[in-house]
Amino acid sequence: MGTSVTRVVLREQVKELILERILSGAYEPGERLVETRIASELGTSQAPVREALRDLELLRFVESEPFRGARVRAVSQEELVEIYPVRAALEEVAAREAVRRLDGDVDALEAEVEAMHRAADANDLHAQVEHDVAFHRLIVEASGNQVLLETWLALRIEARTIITAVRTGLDGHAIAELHRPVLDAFRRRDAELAATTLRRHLEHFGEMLKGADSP
Amino acid sequence: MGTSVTRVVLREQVKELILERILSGAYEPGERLVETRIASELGTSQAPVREALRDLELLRFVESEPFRGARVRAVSQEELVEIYPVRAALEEVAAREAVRRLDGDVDALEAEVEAMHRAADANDLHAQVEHDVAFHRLIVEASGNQVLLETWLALRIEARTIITAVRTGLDGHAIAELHRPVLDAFRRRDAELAATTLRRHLEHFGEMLKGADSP
DNA sequence: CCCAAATCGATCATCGATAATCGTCGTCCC
DNA sequence: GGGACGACGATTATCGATGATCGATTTGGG
Repeated sequence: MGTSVTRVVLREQVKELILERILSGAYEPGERLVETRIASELGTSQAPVREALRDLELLRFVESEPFRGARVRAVSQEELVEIYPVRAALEEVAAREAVRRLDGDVDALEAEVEAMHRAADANDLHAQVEHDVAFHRLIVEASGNQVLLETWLALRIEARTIITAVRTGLDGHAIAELHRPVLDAFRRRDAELAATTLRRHLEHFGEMLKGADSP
Repeated sequence: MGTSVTRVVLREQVKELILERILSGAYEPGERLVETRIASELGTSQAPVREALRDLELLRFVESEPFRGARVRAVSQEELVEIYPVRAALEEVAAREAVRRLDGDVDALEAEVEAMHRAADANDLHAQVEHDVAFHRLIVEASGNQVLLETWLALRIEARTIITAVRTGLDGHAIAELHRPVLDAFRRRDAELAATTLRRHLEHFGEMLKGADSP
């Protein structure tokens, strides 16, 4: 078998591995994921693989039918676009509440914007996306609404933002600067302005993605 | 009774059974759900029970830790309240789009409101909630945004609305009538009015729940 | 030659058993 | 008396094997 650094739960290791392969494209959209084949390849039994696939199905990364197995779910252009109105609605609500709770304390937010710039300098797309997502996540977390956070997390933003970034082909510094008006609104403790600005920020990305080339 | 048809996959039957017991209170919040015990009780092996519990965990009805098993997740008052801003945001977006797509065709929506009244006459709380949820679901479906629909469904409204209805102790006819302004806005094809009315409708419920007695 | 039923191989769903892990409780040493 | 340690029971995580179901292929009849 492969690397035998036995972490805690085998299922989790398998899940991470499969997810990594899906996101990297090693497993292509539509490709079948045969439980027994993956199991023997990893040197485990069918059970952990099966559980990992089930998790990934509920996370919307694979889809499966009874007795017909699992396959990699294709993420359509349409779906990427459809996320933005949902994000916009959720984050608008989050922002309004977060402004009150943060009360002008924007250090963490500012740090993410600066980290975005550094990542752009280094041409590190992965880091760029990571800090972009972190910026938005900070706001949703600061809302203090646990359900809101869980709902937002369920959108799996981090996994899809990379695709978006690639498809729109925007400059890293430009993306980072787009966060500045949101930051300013938070600093000025203007809840309505922050909510509106953030919503527009997201709708803006949605529009750009809509205009981008379909794969 | 919903479980009249013998479904094909055992896991699904087990899942439905456990869910029913959780919602009915047969399994109390915090109670441990021992895989082997449930399995022997149902006459199956551990595997289907295990998979059912895993599904329910990702649906937020149970929580579990590695090697420590699963237990029924407690739904706090706070969480019930927190749902409403999220619903309000999602359904506001949905309504705006749904008005355009429905283009004044409100027959289905009207049917649900009438069904709510009939259920209220019959004192059938279950049916009441079912049609209430159906009304809102029709709107979200009509938005045409698949991601929005999935996000909304992930909130498991149907399961929690029953609790809300009980805790607020509102009259069935009153609840049904609260849907009328939304219906009218859809009939008049006024997207902004529909969106705003629906958001207020939901915020109104959230407020009432906040004022209700904690369990 | 074409269509439908029977068959086959591949794969999933489930099973029963085993290994791994946790919390508990008694014991020992101080 | 108290705290650390280790064996024990309970339960989960994983395994290997078996039954069930699907899609494709073959076979037989028209």
